[in-house]
Amino acid sequence: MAKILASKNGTKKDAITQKAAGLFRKKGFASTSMRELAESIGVEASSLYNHIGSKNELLQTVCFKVANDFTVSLTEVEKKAVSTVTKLKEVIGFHIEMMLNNHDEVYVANHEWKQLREPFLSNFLLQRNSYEGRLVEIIKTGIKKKELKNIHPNIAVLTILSAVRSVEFWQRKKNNINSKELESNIIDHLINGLIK
Amino acid sequence: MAKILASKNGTKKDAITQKAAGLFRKKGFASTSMRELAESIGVEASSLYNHIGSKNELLQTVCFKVANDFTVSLTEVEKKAVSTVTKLKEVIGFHIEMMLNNHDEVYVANHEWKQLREPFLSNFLLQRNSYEGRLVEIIKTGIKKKELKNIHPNIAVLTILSAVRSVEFWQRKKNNINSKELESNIIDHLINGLIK
DNA sequence: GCATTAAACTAATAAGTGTTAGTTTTGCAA
DNA sequence: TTGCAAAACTAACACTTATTAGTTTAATGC
Repeated sequence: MAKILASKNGTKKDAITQKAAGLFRKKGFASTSMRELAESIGVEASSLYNHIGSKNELLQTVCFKVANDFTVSLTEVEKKAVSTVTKLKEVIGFHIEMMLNNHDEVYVANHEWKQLREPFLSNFLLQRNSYEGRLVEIIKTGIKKKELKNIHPNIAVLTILSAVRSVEFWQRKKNNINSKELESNIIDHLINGLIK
Repeated sequence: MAKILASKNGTKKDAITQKAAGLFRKKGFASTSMRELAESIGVEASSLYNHIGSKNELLQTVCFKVANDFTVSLTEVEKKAVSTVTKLKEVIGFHIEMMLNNHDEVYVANHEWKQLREPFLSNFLLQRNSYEGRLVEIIKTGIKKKELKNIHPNIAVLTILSAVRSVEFWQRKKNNINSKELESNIIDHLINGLIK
């Protein structure tokens, strides 16, 4: 009869969601059972339902929290009066730091969104398409301003968004590598491939 | 009582494996049931077991086929008497073409390997670590020969291996984009970020 | 036509799934 | 100390899971 201890400054629901994100990342959403999740907390499976609505709701919470964080950050960057290159650097930097600081959640949003149910699935994809579209616009502006080479903007965006996921692998290797070094290497690699 | 039609130049097991790869990609390994797989073929689930050993064996077949293809290709590239840059371009090109021509299989190997059971899981990771290590060596050579900037080789390798996965997204968008254009854009982006 | 074999079928098993109902315990406020 | 609500518990439901056993059908070689 252990109690679910609420994480600092968070509800018990938050504590469950956090544990769930960890398990979903390690084992995958479908391969994680509510009994496993409950056990990792030290409670019976049915007790979880005093705090959450359903297993799928946990996934929704994780995915949309992440999606929202990225959207908000991008909006901030768009507002700034800086060069395209600076904007891109900030976006890439934010992705890398999100993956370093919210590893489980970002990983789950990246890998398990397929398991979302409608209408959440469509909603999630819509939000991501919008995000990508706004990045494409930034790059188009950069080309127009001759800051960037005349590359295909859509390809560049997807290349960048894929490349930043390399941080996932560094987590896997329990890297003792310096975070800042990691970040600056990736940014340089991706930006130097774009600028004139 | 429909029969499993063997795909051209392949056994019935191959036909099942191919269908399985498609479903595993679309829905994930754990979320795909043998009944679904059977139905997609037009047969009862138990009938599959006349041809295959287990559900997990299907995943093993897919993952190790892909891993082997990459290993063989890399060995070929290593043998060639060409510059580091050319070698890297060929490796990147091979990744992109594999994803275009064997979309389901490569996707499954990239996303569902976690569901492999021991000892296959360890084996798979070993093979991938070895692959990454050999790419690191190529880059180290390129730095020594002053073909490449003095970047961190491990970071560069993971950035490249992540970036090539952007091809996944193009499949998702049923792109009408030219394959060659896609390939050359990605190669340029990644290589230009590395060379002096 | 007959024997053999490949490969389908039906039926069942044992385990695991998310989730609900109903009950008991716990901790706090009055 | 009592009353109440939060949150734990046990037990069960209704399915679904991969897989096996045993049987029947279809195709092949002689």
